Amino acid sequence: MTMKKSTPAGQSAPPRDAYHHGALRETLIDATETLLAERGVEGFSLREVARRSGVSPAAPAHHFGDADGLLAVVATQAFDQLTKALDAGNVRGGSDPVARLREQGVGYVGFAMTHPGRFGLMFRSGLQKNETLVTSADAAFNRLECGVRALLEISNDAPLDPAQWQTLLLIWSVVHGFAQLSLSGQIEQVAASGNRNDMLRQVLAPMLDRQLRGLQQLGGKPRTRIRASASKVKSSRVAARTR
Amino acid sequence: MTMKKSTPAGQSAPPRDAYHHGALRETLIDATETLLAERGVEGFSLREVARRSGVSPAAPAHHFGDADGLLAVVATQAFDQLTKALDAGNVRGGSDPVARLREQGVGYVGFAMTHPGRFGLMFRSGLQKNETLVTSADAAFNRLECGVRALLEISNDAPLDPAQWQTLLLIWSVVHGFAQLSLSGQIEQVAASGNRNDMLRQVLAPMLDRQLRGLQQLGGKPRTRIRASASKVKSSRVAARTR
DNA sequence: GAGGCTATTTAAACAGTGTTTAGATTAAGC
DNA sequence: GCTTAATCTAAACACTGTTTAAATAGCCTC
Repeated sequence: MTMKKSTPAGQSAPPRDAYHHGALRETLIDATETLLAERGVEGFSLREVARRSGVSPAAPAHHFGDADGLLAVVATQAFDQLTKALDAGNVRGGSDPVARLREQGVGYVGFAMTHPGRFGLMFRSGLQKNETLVTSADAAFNRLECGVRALLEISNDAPLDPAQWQTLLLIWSVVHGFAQLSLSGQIEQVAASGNRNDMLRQVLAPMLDRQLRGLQQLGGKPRTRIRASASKVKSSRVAARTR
Repeated sequence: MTMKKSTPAGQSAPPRDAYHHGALRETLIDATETLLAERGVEGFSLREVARRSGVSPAAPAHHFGDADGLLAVVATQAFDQLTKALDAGNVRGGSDPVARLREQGVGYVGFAMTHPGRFGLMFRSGLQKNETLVTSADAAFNRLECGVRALLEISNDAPLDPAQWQTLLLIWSVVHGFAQLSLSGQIEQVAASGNRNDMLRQVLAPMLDRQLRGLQQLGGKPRTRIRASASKVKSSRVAARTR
């Protein structure tokens, strides 16, 4: 029996006859994602993932070294998926920069609500960060930055002054905080709703709209009424180790 | 030897001669808090807590039933401490409502940075919520609501219209998101700083100031330029099951 | 095709975890 | 002083992640 067992790699294929799996790496990743979806971050277990992949508990070690190694890879993919969600929101917004950024925000929170397990993993405190993960994370946040630049009419190569940087940080914090509060069940309206996307639009979208129009009104050009201490903020980048 | 063993209850007292501990409940809670401070949420272990309290692994079960039961109690206390931090910020802000709310925000994020383990526990996804925990959590968020009411000049008994409610939700999301992003190491400036409180003031405070003045300018009275869909939002309360 | 090499995977064991059970010990009530 | 209820221990169970040596399969060279 020397034929290469071409496992469909379709989520689960426990009845395996070949000694070598063939596509174990991808299978383990897929199993991890479904397990995260089913039980959340807390419910993850390396042994359960191995079990579902029809493989011994020690098998993942060879591909990922560690449980943390596997989770890091899954988190990296999750950041890439978040980036896609932000891009989709961006085109959904049409031509108005306010609508584009608003829909990016809806995309951000929508991703968190649709994939709570992945989202919880991405911002887990114990998450092991490596080069590729940081790169993927930066890519996602860069989308928000571009959205803010468009809103404030800042060219893509111009550095952000402190006030503009604060605006970016503010938007990011808002959507992230809203997502987190929704997920932890603090915002009753969102948590108790079965129809999440609609509810999300009714609650989050007007909030962002209101907010973004206000920011746009303030404008991108440095104003004089900013507190003096603001100018002391170093204009370093957001989580930008590699970029 | 029938004298009551008066354990100092000062954090750790492993060499215990009496069969009954006397104040095991409090000792376990204290041990949990120090363990959270040392190793974060992920590093918590019921057995380790029992070990540090000089007691068998099964002892906590009698007082808290469960590991989750113990964590729920600790989380409840943490919410009470957060409330204190918000109150302290409120008085620190002086007479200006903007400064008061800004300092509340600084207090919120400052609490998260000072006690990452507690904060991580409070908003953990797997956290078991009971009546008292929800009450304590509501109390904390109520402080923010009062701050926003003062800023928008809304009396304490008047219900919030959708736009005002959005403002409250926005503030809450901002400070919570900023805290979370800082803790997960996404905001380099804050993460890489040894002197957290100063850095916090340089980054967060101007951001909030700018933001809050803008909101204050928009005012609390319902404006006409709000999108029509906003009026469809039910004016239910924020995480207000009990209140 | 046969042999050797390397990449995978298993089996077994270890240390650690949370929880349950039966029993021992102490404190408190009458 | 005896009974009763509250605490706590000891031991066991079913898990978990990780490490070790060994076994298997695929591949490359001859």
